[in-house]
Amino acid sequence: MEDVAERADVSRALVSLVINGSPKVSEQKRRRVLEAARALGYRPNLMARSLAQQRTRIIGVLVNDLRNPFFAEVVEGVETAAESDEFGIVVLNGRRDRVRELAAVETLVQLQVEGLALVGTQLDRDDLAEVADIVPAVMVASDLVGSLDHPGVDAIVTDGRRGAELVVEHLTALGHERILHIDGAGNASAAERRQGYLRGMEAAGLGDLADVRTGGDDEAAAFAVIDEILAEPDAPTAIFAFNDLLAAGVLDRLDDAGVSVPADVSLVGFDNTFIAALHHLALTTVNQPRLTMGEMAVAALLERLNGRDEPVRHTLDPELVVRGTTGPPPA
Amino acid sequence: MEDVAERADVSRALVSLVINGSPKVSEQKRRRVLEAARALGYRPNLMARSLAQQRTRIIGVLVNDLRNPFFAEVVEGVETAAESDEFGIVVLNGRRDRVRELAAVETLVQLQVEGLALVGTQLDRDDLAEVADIVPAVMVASDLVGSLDHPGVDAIVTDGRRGAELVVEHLTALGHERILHIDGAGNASAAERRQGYLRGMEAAGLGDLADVRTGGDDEAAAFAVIDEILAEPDAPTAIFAFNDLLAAGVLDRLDDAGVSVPADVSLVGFDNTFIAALHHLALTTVNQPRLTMGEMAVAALLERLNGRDEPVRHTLDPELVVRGTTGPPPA
DNA sequence: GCCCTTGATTAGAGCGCTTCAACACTTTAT
DNA sequence: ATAAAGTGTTGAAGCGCTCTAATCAAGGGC
Repeated sequence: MEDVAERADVSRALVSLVINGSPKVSEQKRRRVLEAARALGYRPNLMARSLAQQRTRIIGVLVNDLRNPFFAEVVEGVETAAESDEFGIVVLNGRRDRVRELAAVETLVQLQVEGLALVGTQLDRDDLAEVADIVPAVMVASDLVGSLDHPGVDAIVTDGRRGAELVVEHLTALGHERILHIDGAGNASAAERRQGYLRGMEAAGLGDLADVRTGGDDEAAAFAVIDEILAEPDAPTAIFAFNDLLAAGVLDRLDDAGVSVPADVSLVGFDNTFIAALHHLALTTVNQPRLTMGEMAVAALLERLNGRDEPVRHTLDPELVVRGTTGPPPA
Repeated sequence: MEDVAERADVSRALVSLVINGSPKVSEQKRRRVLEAARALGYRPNLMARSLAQQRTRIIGVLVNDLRNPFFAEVVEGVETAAESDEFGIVVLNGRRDRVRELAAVETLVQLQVEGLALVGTQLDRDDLAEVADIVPAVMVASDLVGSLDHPGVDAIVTDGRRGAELVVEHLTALGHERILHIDGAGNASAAERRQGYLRGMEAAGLGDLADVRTGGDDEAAAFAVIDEILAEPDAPTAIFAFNDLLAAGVLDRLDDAGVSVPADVSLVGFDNTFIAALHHLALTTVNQPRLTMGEMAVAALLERLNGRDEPVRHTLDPELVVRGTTGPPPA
């Protein structure tokens, strides 16, 4: 910057003004400065700028698992919104490891991000308590485990309970009774969907047929469970998997076992990722408005930055998407 | 930091030493400082630290498209390697937009990243020329368009030409002759695979049957092309799609049209994403060692940081993965 | 011709940290 | 006892930038 100033024969301060597009610079000097900057290949140092400005205009995004297209799309929503508000984003990947998530949050805070978007993370109230006093945080697509709100944490979620109920309603309407749920194990959204499932079964008068198995949030998690189920008597006529990825694993395994879907057993996922939409899977699933969620997250953060200090919680409506993996139970 | 120093009754400098784990601090003071830091909830400011240290220990990662699981996995490789070398990473998403990519590179440079991993980007030599003088860069899974090496840019690629040849060899061995290629349009790897395809066709003596159509790198890109093809006489008996995502789109569209795979037409993808592995698709494809590629990218950057200054180009071997979408042509 | 305003420019302090050189204080060798 | 060498600690400069307050130049109003 010094060099640019010298070459343009102005002060360092003026260079700063030009770079930041201040209106109170004469056209002549502006030109001179820009010229010099180009000639020298000058690039402002974002770190220095942030230090001096005491703000970074960066939103930190922590994602539970980048491999899951669902999260990737939420991130795109965040990105789009951030971009249009002149914020940058920094994405960190928790890779489904809570410890890594914790470390990532710490990194982001130290990076002085101005807001924290936690996408599908498994962090709980205590993990965030300290952090939320420093920087506004919003949880997206997963809620605070333990669910006692922290006043500094907003949430943008799709109603997983309702989503699960929709699934059960759909299946019972088709005539299913032995509906089994393979849950998301430790995943942050698992509990909610599990509850919705149980409530749905109760509501349908199938409370005593409710059966929840521990699954996970990727394809591999399905294998053991399916093997187990198939070895049992009274196999379910419908399976509601925690998410699309898990459902894809279920489908694979059922396929291996020669069980046909939906003729022998119906299958439902959750998230409505593009995978579910592939015709060869044609997975019945529950849609979450991913992009909107990401955008709302940014909106919530910006509101915080503009002074709001009561927590906000937006619960979006899930939507059942019926495709080809559900049908009436076998006769 | 000032506060911590005061509370521990030491100088600011000593606090810095403790925070950075310097060995030349007495156990007593170290304890005092850590205690004070905890009590005050002190968090070092990474921006300030980087400014002072003149290094960030951050590797910038620019991804062509986070939605493509292939890239997401490469990023995980980068992440893993960076982590074990005590580097942080910052991920930016180009969303298949070259202009956005350009802007992202600029942001990363200004962020003072110590290395640049460009995953599947479409940037060309000129885009990088200036940047590569400032910070070491490595292209992963895509090569410099225009291909004149820049001395500051390394590359970690899978041999797309060879991969495409493998595909053609596989198909011709099955008896196919009218093999059509739907390419990746503007995607950085498109040209290479196209060449491989053409060369493969030549080698098989099918040069005059070679037929390349413009596609893209996601499912949607397939629709128009497939409709077009199906409307023509002499439909191909095999289709080689630019990547798995595109292949998935092809599969969908063929399905819509009642064309069965592989009975009527064989289909091959590229990348071996988890999507290809789903039994219901069982897509024959070409594997690229994603994680390894990511790790090698970091290794290359670190070598640069340790003084290497000749460019390096690692070309990994592709591997044909035969699954269920390829078979002999219809009689 | 003097004072005020307005607009353009700049000096300099400060952002939160690291690090070097200097400084005390011990310890060991002489 | 004294010099030399080592330990631990600190003051202060500096990283690259921003931004406030001060300065300067040029009109305008009287």
